[in-house]
Amino acid sequence: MSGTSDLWEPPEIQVAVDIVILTMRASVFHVLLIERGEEPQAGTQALPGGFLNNKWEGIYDAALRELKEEADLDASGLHVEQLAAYGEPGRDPRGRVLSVAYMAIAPGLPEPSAGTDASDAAWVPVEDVLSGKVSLAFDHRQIVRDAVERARSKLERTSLALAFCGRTFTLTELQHVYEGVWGCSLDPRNFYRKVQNIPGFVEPAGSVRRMAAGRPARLFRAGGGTVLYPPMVRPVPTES
Amino acid sequence: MSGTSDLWEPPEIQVAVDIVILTMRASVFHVLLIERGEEPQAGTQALPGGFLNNKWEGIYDAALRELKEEADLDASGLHVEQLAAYGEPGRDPRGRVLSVAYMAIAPGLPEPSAGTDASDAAWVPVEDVLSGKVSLAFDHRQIVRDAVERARSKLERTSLALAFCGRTFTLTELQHVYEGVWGCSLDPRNFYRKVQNIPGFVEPAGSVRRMAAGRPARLFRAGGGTVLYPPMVRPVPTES
DNA sequence: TCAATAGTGTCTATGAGACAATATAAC
DNA sequence: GTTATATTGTCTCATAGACACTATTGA
Repeated sequence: MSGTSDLWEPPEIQVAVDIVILTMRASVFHVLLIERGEEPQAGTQALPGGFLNNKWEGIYDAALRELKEEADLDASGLHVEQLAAYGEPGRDPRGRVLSVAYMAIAPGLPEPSAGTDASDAAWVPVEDVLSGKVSLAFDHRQIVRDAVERARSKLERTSLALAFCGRTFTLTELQHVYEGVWGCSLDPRNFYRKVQNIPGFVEPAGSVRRMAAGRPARLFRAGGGTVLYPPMVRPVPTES
Repeated sequence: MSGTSDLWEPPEIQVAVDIVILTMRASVFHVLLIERGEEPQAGTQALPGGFLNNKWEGIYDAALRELKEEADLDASGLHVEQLAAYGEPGRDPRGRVLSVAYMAIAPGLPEPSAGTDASDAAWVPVEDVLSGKVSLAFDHRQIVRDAVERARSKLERTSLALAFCGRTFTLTELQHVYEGVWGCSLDPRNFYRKVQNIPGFVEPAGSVRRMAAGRPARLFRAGGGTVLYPPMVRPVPTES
């Protein structure tokens, strides 16, 4: 900081949060998008998010607030972690905005947010966003890409996949999480063996779940561990 | 954003960057720290960094500028990637400051920054920071922890380890990178085989490097690939 | 019965980890 | 020669991946 005057004051910048909410619906990997009601880019799809309410609101708190306001989701029971900051000048036409992106994982099937405050929210297949079939406002597509890559990576070494499931789940359900996020298909029988060989990952919950057809599936619950060893390895290297 | 007045303006916040510069010196994993010359916390060690110069400076650009100003390192040839944003209120006694942290990997042995602008910079063993033997200003210890965990993780599936090496390197040198970052020891003979079995990771550079004693080591260069498959797996699960 | 899904067992190729043995330098 | 480091080879065990087979439900 040499050469700066004693009177120099650091510049101040508007700070926002954006949230990538991921879930599994009918075995398909989805992200929650909002139709923007205001300019700029009114009418296009965007991630839920917004500016800090006031100068002293915590960024994590702001993320939880937006989660509630825009997606009608309660933070408890959701996995929420920070992704990165997106703050290059020019990313927002309104001016200099630095946005801190969060990734949230929602279990089960939170219905597409009924007639609530978040009625213009919709679950969109992640694939449609990555492929460009659905276009997003600002740099939100890149943010989704980063979130998906983060999720793909964490599925290997952490029990993050369980955040996509309810308190109890079947191994087939868990398999669909891995398949949906990784974008590949796995052998159910090998998956079975592999998952149960990782200490602390899942443990039997004692009961079963009846499906429309076929043998009922045993229910499992989280085994308490967060680090998977040995790790689950993706069969095909996914490009970053 | 319902219920907000049309006149409402988003709050503005001071934005800074902090850089975790990692390197390998004499087979020991080091981080670059600066002795703070100004209040608050003058005299304690801290990560190089500082506020944006002006409202329109890019955060990545600011990180590169601080890299040059405070550590006298040139960005070219350095691996620089963003880590995360640290912006909870209360983390900086000066007021509300949001800091975007970057991780930089430096190869070889950039001397501890001679009599330059960055004369109060010093390489400190990462272990001393993690263990608390050296205490850091603000939440910088947490930032270093996060950077180390990021590096440990990326060593598994990407060729990031090569960023710690020069243009050519021996496999023993590469092994020391893995050992230093992961904090474990590896069998040289198995490491040899494993590294060379990963397509696109390393390739022979044709020449050798003579050591003080023993058989000269073959030199290698980067193989061009960035994703490692099969991945290098850590022998012991390191807690986050 | 059949259709459908859950779960077990088995085989084989590959990689991990341990470690003996050899190669090539300085002295 | 000795010492030190690099590199190759070998052995054994565990895991991945392929896939036949059995189990348990609803219709």
